[in-house]
Amino acid sequence: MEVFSENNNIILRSCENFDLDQTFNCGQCFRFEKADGVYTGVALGRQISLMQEGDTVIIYNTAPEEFEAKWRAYFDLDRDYAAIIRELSFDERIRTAVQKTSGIRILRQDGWETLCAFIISQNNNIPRIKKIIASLCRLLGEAIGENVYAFPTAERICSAGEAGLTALNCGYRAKYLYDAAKKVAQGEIDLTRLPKLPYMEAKQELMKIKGVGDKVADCALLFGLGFYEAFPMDVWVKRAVRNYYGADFKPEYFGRYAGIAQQYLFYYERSFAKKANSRTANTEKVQC
DNA sequence: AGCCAGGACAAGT
DNA sequence: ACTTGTCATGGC
Repeated sequence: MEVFSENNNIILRSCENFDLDQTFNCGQCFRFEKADGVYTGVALGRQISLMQEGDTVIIYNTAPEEFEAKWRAYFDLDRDYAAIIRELSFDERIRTAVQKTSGIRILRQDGWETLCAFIISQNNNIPRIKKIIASLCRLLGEAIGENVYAFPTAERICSAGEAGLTALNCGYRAKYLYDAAKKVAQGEIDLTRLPKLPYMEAKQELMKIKGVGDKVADCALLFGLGFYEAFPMDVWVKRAVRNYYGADFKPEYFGRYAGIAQQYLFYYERSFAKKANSRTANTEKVQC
């Protein structure tokens, strides 16, 4: 990949394993939307727009200093995904999935935002998750532009109180969100310390929060805190690994990048293997 | 109209 | 240690 700066745009040429559609639509983030071929969203306290043509990606209105300070890490651009894919290609199943999903990059999102986003995500659907997060930002986030809001800090959500979150219509998740905000704002949990901990210890820390179980913790660890071995098991991934690898599957099968394998499987299951799966699921139900 | 959604939790075996 | 009902809301 080569990086250029031109008219205050960053231009990334010869990108490998970087596809904006796959990266933004694979279910890891909720604040980017595509319009006229351009993705726009808010991350790391900034609004950015970017588009892709072939293996060229343009990040608009971004100085080289900002690219280096934020977006190089955010888009995980220094990681060799081709090597990771080779390492993960243990079997025909994962190879088939990767054929369709090799453009995914695991975004290094803000840990606090990721934790909240996946607290909201539980037993919920993606369109509504996006709506709730958008209204949370509108309600409590700092205005960083015209009708553009940063993700609110833990302090802001904490001082809003659980009652202050009812406008979100996020149901029983409001008290979970508030508990997370309270524990982080009051320093009971220090998210900045978690990346230095072993995976299981970091996970236990997150699970002290009400409403944070195995899956939500793994999402925060994988998408926001840099733990690539975290393997979120939602209904799709559970079904996939059960069908592909059997009931005794363990994430350790995929090794240190299990989380990335999980994302390939998740996106493949949802986007490409849907019909085949619902057919199997139906016949299984009938037989049972 | 009714099932489902990137689950967690408590209560019951 | 496993299973089951419940939780609040709206997308499709």
